Amino acid sequence: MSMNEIDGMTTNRILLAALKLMQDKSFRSVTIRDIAQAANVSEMTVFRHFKTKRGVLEAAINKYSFVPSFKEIFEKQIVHELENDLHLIATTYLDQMQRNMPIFLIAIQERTTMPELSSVISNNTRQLRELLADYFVTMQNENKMMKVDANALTTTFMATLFGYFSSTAFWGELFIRESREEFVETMVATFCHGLKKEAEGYEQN
Amino acid sequence: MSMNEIDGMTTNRILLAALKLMQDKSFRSVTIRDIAQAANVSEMTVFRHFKTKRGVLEAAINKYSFVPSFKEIFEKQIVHELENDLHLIATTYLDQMQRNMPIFLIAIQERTTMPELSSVISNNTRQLRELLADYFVTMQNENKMMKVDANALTTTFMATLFGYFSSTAFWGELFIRESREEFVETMVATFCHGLKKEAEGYEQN
DNA sequence: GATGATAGTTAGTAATAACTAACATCATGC
DNA sequence: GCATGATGTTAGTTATTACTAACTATCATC
Repeated sequence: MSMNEIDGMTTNRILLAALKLMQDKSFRSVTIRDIAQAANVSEMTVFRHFKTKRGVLEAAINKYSFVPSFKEIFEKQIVHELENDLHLIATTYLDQMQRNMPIFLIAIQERTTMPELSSVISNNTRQLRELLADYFVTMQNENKMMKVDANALTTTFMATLFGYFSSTAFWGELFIRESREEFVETMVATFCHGLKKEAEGYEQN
Repeated sequence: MSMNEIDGMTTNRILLAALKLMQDKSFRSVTIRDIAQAANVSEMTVFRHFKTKRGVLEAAINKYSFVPSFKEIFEKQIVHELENDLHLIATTYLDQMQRNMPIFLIAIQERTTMPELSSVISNNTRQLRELLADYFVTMQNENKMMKVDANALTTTFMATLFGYFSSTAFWGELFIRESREEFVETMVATFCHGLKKEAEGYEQN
């Protein structure tokens, strides 16, 4: 049993350094030298651990990508009250994407050279998409929301979340200054109540 | 007056080839050889026209980026009817981004190495943002929509548009299959009318 | 048919970067 | 104290690629 490399500490430093560098520059632009310096090891150590540069990325993806089961998360917490539920769904999705942010950014940059990488995002998104569409249908059947095309609506809702996430992932607060909580609050309110003053609508605030 | 290189045809083929290649791979990964082959000229021709690889990109950005005046476009067409106007605004924004799509994709990939590139997107977005916020305030004053925080609302609206655009720019129809027209239709309807069945709401469709 | 502008060809330079090999160091546990 | 395993160091190989230089070929215009 080796006392060196306890818990793969070195391995881990390398992977984290690689992720951090590759989310900003492209895979191609990040050199082993960069990674080694950032992880405070020698280049040889990187090669010894991962054989190739590509191997570093693959190991990092495997270790640091998360595809949770939205189903399980929601099953217990959905209360069939529109605002409550949408708030939960939005927050959970953004949480999830935040955790996968490095992989997301790399996947975008390498989307033509390593299309497999998109599968993490793809799986998360598709999973939530289906759940959300089902949820809307259920709510419509329970007569708790308007009967509009559930699929189209799901797309709009997801697009809004994706827009917020990706804008902040790319540019921080350059375009969107609202915090995640503020944003979710506003978007859920908007989706639920709409903007138009109908014949005799109620007034918010 | 030379009859060769009429209208900068060669120059143009090179620029278009460069844009096309660089939206998929990173600036770093695209070689002059790639560009020359794609443009069907020799490498030397590329260097003669643009001196450096970076020069190619800069020329391409200058020639193929558009920052229109949303103000002018809207001044004539806004009719102060919520659904109509939002439809126009959404369509115009998506149009604009579509025209700038190559620059958008490159700007994202090079956002840390050439942050200036983001200014095209930045200018377009900021411009529309302000206009939209003003528009909401006006509509609220005219009592034609609910009195919610105009800025927060603007963020949500822009996020939705940005989400649709970027998802399709990155992955085509992988996540969003709806056409631009279908999407705008749904999102405007959602924003205007909301989803919840209020005490005695009306029914859509 | 000479001129000048544009493009192609070929050869070369210099820098970068992935990856290999061989040897040195150093701490841990026995 | 010695074996072991992880890491560092140094030197080198090979491929790629931006960019230069010098020469050639083509072709429209005069």
